[in-house]
Order: sequence, then structure tokens, then C-alpha cells
Amino acid sequence: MPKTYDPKGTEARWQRLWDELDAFKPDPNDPGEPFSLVIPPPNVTGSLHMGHAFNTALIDTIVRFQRLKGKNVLCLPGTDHASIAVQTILEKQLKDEGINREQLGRELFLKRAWDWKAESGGKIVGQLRRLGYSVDWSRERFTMDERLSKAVSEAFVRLYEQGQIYRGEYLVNWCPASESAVSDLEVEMKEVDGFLWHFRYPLTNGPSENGITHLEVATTRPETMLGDVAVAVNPSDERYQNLIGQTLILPFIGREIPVIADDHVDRDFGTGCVKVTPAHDPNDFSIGQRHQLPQITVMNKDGTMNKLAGQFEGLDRFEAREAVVSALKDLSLLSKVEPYKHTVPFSDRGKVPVEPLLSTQWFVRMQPMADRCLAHLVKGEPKFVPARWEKVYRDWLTGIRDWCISRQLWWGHRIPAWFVISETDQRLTDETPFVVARSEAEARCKAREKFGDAAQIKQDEDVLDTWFSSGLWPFSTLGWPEENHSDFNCWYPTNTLVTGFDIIFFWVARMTMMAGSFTGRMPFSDVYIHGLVRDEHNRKMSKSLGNGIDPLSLIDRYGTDALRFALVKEVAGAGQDIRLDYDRNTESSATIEASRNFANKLWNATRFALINLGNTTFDETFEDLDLDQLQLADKWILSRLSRTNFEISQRYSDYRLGEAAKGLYEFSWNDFCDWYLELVKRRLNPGESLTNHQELDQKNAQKVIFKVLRELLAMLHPLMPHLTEELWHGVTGLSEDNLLALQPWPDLKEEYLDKKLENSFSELFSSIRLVRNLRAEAGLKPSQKIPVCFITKNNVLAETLKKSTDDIQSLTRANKVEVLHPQELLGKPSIKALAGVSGELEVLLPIEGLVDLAALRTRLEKDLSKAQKEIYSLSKRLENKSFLDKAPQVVIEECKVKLLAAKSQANLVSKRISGLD
RNA sequence: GGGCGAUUAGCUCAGAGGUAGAGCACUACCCUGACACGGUAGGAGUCACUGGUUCGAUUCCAGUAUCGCCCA
Repeated sequence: MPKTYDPKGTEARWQRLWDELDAFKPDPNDPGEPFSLVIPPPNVTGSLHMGHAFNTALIDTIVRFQRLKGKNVLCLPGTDHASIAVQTILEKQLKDEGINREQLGRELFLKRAWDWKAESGGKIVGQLRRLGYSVDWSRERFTMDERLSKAVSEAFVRLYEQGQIYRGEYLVNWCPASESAVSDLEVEMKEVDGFLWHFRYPLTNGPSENGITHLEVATTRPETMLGDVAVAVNPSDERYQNLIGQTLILPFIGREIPVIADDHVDRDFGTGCVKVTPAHDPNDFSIGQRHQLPQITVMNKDGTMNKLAGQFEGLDRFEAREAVVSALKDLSLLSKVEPYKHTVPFSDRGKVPVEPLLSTQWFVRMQPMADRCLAHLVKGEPKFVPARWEKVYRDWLTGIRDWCISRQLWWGHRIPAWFVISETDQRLTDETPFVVARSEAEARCKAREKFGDAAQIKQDEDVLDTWFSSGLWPFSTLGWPEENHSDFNCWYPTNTLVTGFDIIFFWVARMTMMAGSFTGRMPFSDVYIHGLVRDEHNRKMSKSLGNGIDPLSLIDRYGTDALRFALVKEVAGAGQDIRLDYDRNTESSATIEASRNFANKLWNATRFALINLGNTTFDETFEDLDLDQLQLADKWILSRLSRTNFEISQRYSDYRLGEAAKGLYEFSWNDFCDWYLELVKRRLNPGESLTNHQELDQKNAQKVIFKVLRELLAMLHPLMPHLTEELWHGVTGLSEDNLLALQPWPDLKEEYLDKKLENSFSELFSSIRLVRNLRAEAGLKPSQKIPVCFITKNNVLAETLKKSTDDIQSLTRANKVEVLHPQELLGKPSIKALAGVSGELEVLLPIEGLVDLAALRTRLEKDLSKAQKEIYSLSKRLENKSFLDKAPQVVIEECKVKLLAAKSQANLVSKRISGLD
């Protein structure tokens, strides 16, 4: 076994073996309580980023733990078709080739899309495998698989038949870049520096009684004035009372538009007059509806002005803005321009401002679905971890707006609606009737039934929002709508969903709504929400910033297990973002390096164990331990082991994964390596020709080491699957097809738990540290062996020390260890000695010369002042009557004990100080 | 404007009603038979600020400040 762990070969080998052995491919008929989890499907076009690595580390930790716990675990992987993202990429490719998608045609376009999906979808799946993901690849799904597509049509048809889906003309968020509608969620509000332009509309009939000739309005989007149909004022605004009902002339267009009164107008904003453009602004849209105003759309779908824009036709919307402003100026109608900060909706994907545009789209009625989710939520379904996210989810479901699900794109699930074009003269208009069906054949039947045998149909060109199919993910992947599917029966609803807070609305809520509608149940019982991985400057990692840290390069450098362990360990405050330290010059991360070092520590602990196994071979009976024959140190580590098992199981189950990682780290490094292995070394190599007792003792030490290691590796396995698999096989010598991943979780042996023993070992360790400290302070060479003498009147402590003199001797490099009661010292002649004090324990190192007395004095004086401070504050507390009256007895007792210890410490220390003179 | 979170050692972060912890970094010593990706010892903090509750607050409550996120 080499001196350092090299993850590369190990990881590849176990990943291959897990695959070959179908290790994570469960059968619904397998024994064990079902446990299932569907992974958040990554975008098929994407490549692995830190967010995936983080999400995967958390999920895989959970499912591997559940598997060890004996559950029948299904962790189902897959990818998402990411409609807009893929289409954007493909169109960019086409543009580079000098063609557009219409020229190519739908069929060829889709062929290219599939080709590209095959290529790039394979990439991310391969990258996920490098994380050691214990998913069932045989059940891998893609949202556009035939079966999943069938589920989508089925869902659409059912919702339509229930009246939950409707089609209509509304103001939608239009993304001129992708020339498609997008949903409210795909719009990001950004604050930008713009201008507020003030301009005037003349009154049609000349000056009013009070001499007003114009009304002044203000806008951040002057180009929309071409679609104005009114100017609104607040009905209680005296300034404009007499103008209500009069008309104004819309410049350029010459349209006569009325002055109307509407309560929603803020009299204090600007002049108190608001231009009304129902076809281009959501607020104006509602005003328009209240006043039955016409809706005049002045823009084309690509963001250029249409013929209703008059002289501005053909200009892009931003060119039109400037042109309108300058033309208004020419007409002397522009009264003021002021710099103005305002929020502008941007399309998430297209990265351009969204245009509110009137268009006919498909919508899902959200409120009934949301209400059903809210009813489940009252019963704690699903349970959010951390709980505070529940409020975020609930608030969003309350007062939700309908969801626009149609996209004017080609890549995606085509809407299963067919227009009966024969009814509108072969042309497709907003009035063309339609049928909704699961297939073209079914649609034809329906159409003929309704419109006669001559009915001709044509399928809607549009596709569905990607999140529509993602919303079905937890059940469409398990066989739904086939409700007798064995996977669905066994594993639905799933147990846990693990995802980032950024998609609670997009995805979590859509899944619960869809699941509520189609399965009557919430799709998962727990939702574990994690934060985002941020860069070294606490910025969100993003493509545009170029600050992403590539998980694969970190894996190459430190190993998958180190990366995973670091990510999980950092997550202790669950739901919090984690900042990953990273040095871009050296491409290194101290955090992950620390985990790599931990992996190496485990590697070497195992290496030590194997070296010291001698000619004994490991077998199952090796672990039969007779407690009565064991030494205190053995019992101590077994107690620590059991306690760790207990705590770690709890933490894994409660999603306190970071705490689990920390607990295992501490147990491994501190308890096992630093103390137990050091304690046991002398027993493993007692020298030549062993006595029977020594031989038994050696054997017992070996057994304990192996037991601890074996169980520790199992407990660590969810966090560091490859390394533990490798070491576990080294320890057990079992064949490769016996996987640690499929072993049962180590039994918790309550009879090993011994709190008293653990406490006395803490005291023992403190005593050893005291000696080491004294030696270091006095400047003794590590190699110099000297006698150690403990003096204490605390009998319990004395007992512990006496039982461990051999251990103390080897751990403090002493050549003799004595434990005395102060009285035993009385008769003896005083010896020149180094002295240290801790509580009721005094340590004497009888040695002369070569000693740094000044350092020792400083140290003792420091101890004294510390003890005095403690005495002061503890006595003050104990003199306080209300403390004595109200504090719990335990705390008071504890206080008294501490005071006694502090007093004794002060006493001994001052005695020692005077002894130095 | 409404809501949520953060503020603890030089850095990154845990923590809990009873006088503060880890990793990294730092200092000193050590290539001691698992490990220098290591060992031993050490230095280091008014737990953001102001009030309140309490015998006792860094921890609970209210407010303030700074930073970040979400929603409108």
C-alpha cells in the first residue's frame, strides 16, 4: 500500500464495478422498505458545474445512507430538454451558417436538436458518473422520451378536459430575442438607469376654461405612446376634474383619445396624468378593461414597430424610442427629460427587456391547484427542511397568477391541440376552433364528430414550457399514467426532494401542483432545500461572470471524495449558501485540500492497521469481542464508536449532513488516530517472545482496530464512497462483488456505551497534555526520557491514572510514571522538579538543569491569574442570593465544584511559584 | 415598499440560556516504524451595535447599522 492515497484509479475502478454489478438497480420486489428520490434533471445542453456537484453530493449521501440502512432504494437520474436554452443555441448555430429555422424547416431543425442532445446530453451524464452517483442508470429518463412525452399529452388533455387549461388573448411577457412568450417566473426584474420623459398631448377642442391647452404625461417607454388610447387621471384630482370626458389628440397618429378617471392613478406621481397603453403595459391593460378601451398593438413579434406605429413603422423598439422623443421635441411637445432609476423586466434566457405583448396563448389555471397544495401543506406535506422555506412556498401559492405554458418554439413537447382549419377557410385565426387530444388520430375523430367528416385539422405549432414536463417528473419517470406500473406502485410518492432554493417556484411548486392534480398526493414527503455554491468573493457562479469553478478539475486534483466531503461538510447550516475558497492562480482550494488530507489520513490509518495485522488474517469471527478481556482504552474507543454511530445516524436521518461529516471527521482523526492508535501501538509491538497475556492483548487490540475501522468506513461511506469501498475491501479481504455500498449499517451496541469511562479518559488525556506541555515549555528534547510523577488527592482521577501508567509512559516519553497522594509526599525529601498544575492535579518532572525557569515561571503566573479570575467570578455568583434561589441545583453544584477546583489550582500554583525561588 | 438570511479568531465557518469551538493560516519543536496531505505544544476573539426578558444573554425578544437574497 503506497504512502499516499491516489484517488484516480480507485475511483474509476469502483465506478466501473458498481456499474458492472448493477449495484444501484433495485427491483420493486426486493425486500426492504422502499425509499425513492428523483434527481433534479440537469439541463441536457449543460455541462457539470459546482451546483450539480453540490446537489449530487447531498443526494448521494442521503441515498447511500438509506441503502446502508436496508431500504429498497431507487435513486432515479435523468435530464431535462431545456426548450429555450437548446433552441437558442441551435439558432445561433444556424445564424452562423447564414440560415434561419424557417428556411431549415421544423423537421430538419428537430433532427439537429436531437443530434445535439445525443452529443451533449451524453456529456453531462458522463460527468455525473464521475461524482460516484449511486443512481440507477438503467432507469435514466429524459423529459422528451416517448413515455414521458405521452405523460405530458395525457396531463395536458386531462387538465384541458377539467377546464384547468384555457386558451385566450392576454398580455404576456414576450421575449423578442427568442420570439416567444415566457412565464412570469422567467422574467427577472433589474434596476436600470433610464429616463423619465415628460411630454404633452394637446386638447382636441382647444384651451379649457382654466386655460389648459395640453395634458402632460410621463413615461419611461415613449415608443408605446403610439398605442395610447386614453389619458387617465385620478377622479378626485381637482386639477383635471373639468377635463374628464374631453379628448386629446395623439401626436403623430392623430387619434382622438379620451381623458378618463381611474382610482388607480397616483395623483402625486409626475403630473398626475397617466398615458394608457393597454396592449403594452400590464397596469394599462387593467385600466383598459375597466373602461372598455381598445387595445392597439404597435409592435411586431420581433420587437420592431408595426404599421399602426405610423411613421415609425419598421424601426426597432429602441430606435423608435429615440425617434419618438426627437420627433416630440421637434413638435415642442417634449417638456422635460429627467434621469430615472426604474426596474425593467428582462427575459431570463434572452437577456433582453421583455415586452408586454397582447397575444393568444395557452394558460393553466393556478389557483385551484395551488389551493390543493395549500391544503396539503397544512398537514405538513411536504415537510420543508429548513422549515423557513415553507413560508416562501406558501406565500407564492397564495395569490398566484395563471401560468402561460405555450412557447413559440420548436424544441419541446408540441401542444396536443389541433385546429379545425376547415372551419376558418384553411386559415389559422384566433377564432379557429380546436380539439385537444392524445394523438392526431384521436384529434381527427373528435374533429369529425364535431365538425363533420370533411373537417381538416392542423396541430398547434407551439410547444409547452419545459417546466410543464418537469412538473410531472416525480411520477412520469415512474411509469405514470400507467398507475399499475410496478415502479409507480413501489416508489411513488418519493421520499425526499433535494434542490436549491432558486427553483422552489419553478419546479418544487409545479411538481406539487401537478402531483396533486394527477395523483392526489404530494410527490415527496420531504423537501431538503440547499443554498448556492458561491465563488471565493461570495458571488454567484455564472457563465456571464466567468467565475465558475470547474468541479472536474477539482476532482482531478483532489479526488471526488474530497470534493464531496468538503461540499457536504460546509453545509452544516443547511439552506445557507456556501462559499468555496479558491485560488485562481494556483487553481487550489484549501477547503477541499483539507478533505483530501482527511482521505489520506484514513488511508494511512488503514495502512497502519494492515501492517499491524501481522500474520493474522481477517475473518468474520475476528470481531467477536469479549468485553471482559479488553483494556480500558479498547472499551473507551468502542464507547466512542457506539456514540458516534448513534449521533451520526441521527444526523444523517435529520438532513444534518454537515454535522454528520464533522462528527465523523472528529471521531476518525481525534479519537481514533490521535488517541486510540497511539495508545495501542505498544500493545501491537510488545517485542520478542510474547507471554500469553501479551499475545491475547495484541490480538484484542487488532480486533478492536479492525472493528472500529470496518464500522467507521461504513459510516463514512455515504460521504466518501470510493475511498471507503477501497479500504473496506482492504480490511475485510472480501471479493470485489461484495460491496460496502450494499452492506447493512453497523449495529449500534448499547452495551459499549460508557459515559463514565469517556469522562475519565478525557481527564487522562488532559493529564497527558499537561505533561507534554510542561516538557515543551521547559524546552526538553522530544527524545529525552524522564520520570513523571502525578500528585492528586482526587481518588477517582488517581485510579484512572494508575490504571493507565503504561499508556502515559508511552505517550509522554516517560521512563517511569508514579501516582501519589499529597500525604505520601510528606515524608520524602524535596526534589528539584518541574511542576505544572491543572485543577486538582499536580505534575512533577524531577529533572535538574537544562530547564528554562523563566518560561516556567511565566506560565505558572499565567495559570495563577487565570485561576484567580475564575475564583473571583465563581464566588461572586455563589454569593448572589437570587442565583442560589433561582438557578437549577445542578448548575449551582457545578459552580461549587468548579470553585473548589479553581481554589485548589491557585493554591498549588502559588506553592510551586514560591518553590522556584 | 413587503419578507427572509447573515454579522463569532487573520481567513472560511460551526455552536449553544451557565465565561466560546473547528479547519486553514501563524509561532516553536519534531523526517518518533501509518501518515510532513504528518505529529506535539502554543498564540490569537468586547461573539456587529443599543435596549429588554432572565439569577445569568454571545445564545431568547425588540430596535439600529452593514452586507446579501427573494417578492412586488
